[in-house]
Amino acid sequence: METRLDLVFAALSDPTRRAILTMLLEDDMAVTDVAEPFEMSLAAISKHLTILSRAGLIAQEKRGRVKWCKLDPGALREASVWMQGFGQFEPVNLDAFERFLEEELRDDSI
Amino acid sequence: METRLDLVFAALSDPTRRAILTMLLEDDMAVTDVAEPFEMSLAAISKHLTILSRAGLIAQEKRGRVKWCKLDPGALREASVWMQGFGQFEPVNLDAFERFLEEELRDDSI
DNA sequence: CGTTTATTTAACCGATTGGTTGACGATTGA
DNA sequence: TCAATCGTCAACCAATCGGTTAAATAAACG
Repeated sequence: METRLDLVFAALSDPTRRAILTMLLEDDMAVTDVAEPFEMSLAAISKHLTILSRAGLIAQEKRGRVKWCKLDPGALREASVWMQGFGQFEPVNLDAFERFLEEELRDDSI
Repeated sequence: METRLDLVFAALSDPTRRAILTMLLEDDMAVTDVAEPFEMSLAAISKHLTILSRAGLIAQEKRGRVKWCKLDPGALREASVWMQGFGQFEPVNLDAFERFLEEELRDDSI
């Protein structure tokens, strides 16, 4: 049986999908706009979005012919709680988060 | 380029590996003892441990013919920080963590 | 209406994953 | 010394993954 946690961590293990989540932090986006910065086909991005959606990390809503993608951090909380158990981590450190985002965006060359 | 974050999330996406980490929360263990509760070969567990090790989630030290595995939550912190950015999560909630562990151990039928 | 735009689906590909078995090297202890 | 134990390695397998291209569906536009 594939648990929610399996799906969430598997979804997060791909840098393209993490970059997509980071983009969606800024704003909701249509599929085509999500795909624009990446050097891969729209079909590939569509698959990534399906994976993020099944993991519960994003929600997709179709309005007209456009499908809007929005972040849905609920599933992340589960995974976060799981991880928190493994160390006495400092309270949320947003500065460190910003540094990671910058690094990710640089590395992924998007 | 495969980043640390890729490796950590990929490592966490497998329920067997998460169960191993949970076991190592209790105590350091030899490879054979890690393998004992699982219905799979020692070689398979050895592979899982290699994956956890490469991700930086555990450290392995060989003493004599016994290889000891211990939790190394450093890499988890990185991933945790990354995730924390996506929601205003409550501060560390260890009760919730305990519930997750129970559920995981039940579901994985180890 | 016909065309363009938005997105998914299907078929395919090579690489990776998670497991197996069997052989192997290294260490231990009688 | 010799057998047992600890753990990895190599070869193999089916299933999944991340990507492609081409066709299909659906909505909007002129």
